[in-house]
Amino acid sequence: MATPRKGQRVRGSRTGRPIMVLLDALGRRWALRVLWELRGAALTFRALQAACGGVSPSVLAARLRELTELRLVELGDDGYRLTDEGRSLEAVLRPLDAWATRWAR
Amino acid sequence: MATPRKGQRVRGSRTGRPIMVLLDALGRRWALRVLWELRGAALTFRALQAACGGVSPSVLAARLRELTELRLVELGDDGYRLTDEGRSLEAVLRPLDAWATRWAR
DNA sequence: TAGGATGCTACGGAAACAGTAGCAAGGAGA
DNA sequence: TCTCCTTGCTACTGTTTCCGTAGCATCCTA
Repeated sequence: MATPRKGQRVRGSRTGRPIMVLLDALGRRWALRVLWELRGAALTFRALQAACGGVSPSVLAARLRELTELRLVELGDDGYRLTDEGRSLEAVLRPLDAWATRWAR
Repeated sequence: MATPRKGQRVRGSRTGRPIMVLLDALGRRWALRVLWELRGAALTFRALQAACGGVSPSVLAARLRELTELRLVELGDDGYRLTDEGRSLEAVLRPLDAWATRWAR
């Protein structure tokens, strides 16, 4: 499947509104989880795979390709890490953890 | 596929940590979008389907079943709407819109 | 009682995902 | 140089999920 792009049509929206592009990208399997696992230090492909409970490398590679194209993730010397934009998104998503904990009660 | 449940193992996690359950649930197709479209008034099944760009009814029904079981969504007299818990989650997700707008520049 | 809207299921084909195997490149050590 | 290990990642097969259309059962209204 094609990578969702800013300003382009995505599933369920012909407008290309940024929020729709984002919801499409984050709604793919392992996308949220990858961002979540990269919230700390950089992780190699294999470390990231392990952190995600052994997700298959084909899917992980696909997600990383998409997230990289969206400039949320990049591959550095010590593995994959969030870009500055990725970090700012992660900051928005961070309250999910606390929310989920309250929710579980 | 089985509905993710609090305190139960989900894809990629044997711990059942709430955040993992949440990431699994939100990472399914149309899940985030449904929550997003229900941020305002209640919507009937068909209205929700239209709001989501014509998503197929089988998938929509599946997502609604899951979100209902997670007590994030409920079916009232005037259609589907967020529960109180669903609203509190939506409040956490709301900054995504502003983030996406900045991101698009 | 005929129409319309409702929620939702059935079904067949297409796409995404899972799981395993393994390749090519690079670095370290002998 | 020759192993040996780790790296990122692709190939392949089988399963699951999703899409798209059709249509059913129920309720409400005219």
